[in-house]
Amino acid sequence: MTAVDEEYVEAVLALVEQVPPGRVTTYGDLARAVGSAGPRQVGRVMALHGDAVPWWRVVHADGRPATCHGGTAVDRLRAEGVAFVDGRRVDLTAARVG
DNA sequence: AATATGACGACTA
DNA sequence: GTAGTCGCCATAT
Repeated sequence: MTAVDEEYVEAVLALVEQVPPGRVTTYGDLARAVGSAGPRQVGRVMALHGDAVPWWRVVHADGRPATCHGGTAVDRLRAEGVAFVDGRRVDLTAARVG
């Protein structure tokens, strides 16, 4: 299982799709949820198949949204009512799925 | 086979 | 709070 298996991809995408609006999850959280590889591979899955899921609800462990799409993620998150800290970091304390 | 890179995370200065 | 570094695993060259 060196390459990104469909099974792994489906597992990650399924979890992301289960994240409701106004909530977020982290790469590391997803990586532990699937119990395989590492947070980087989760990011790889997003880069490859993230176009099929609300990728903007997947943020870093620090609460910062994905660095891609030039900051489009922040706008989407704010529009969904995600709690922000300092106006640019997601309040994981409240928005993180648990 | 070796090196560099990445939609990451954690640690240290 | 910011910057630098290392560790992690898979991919590209």
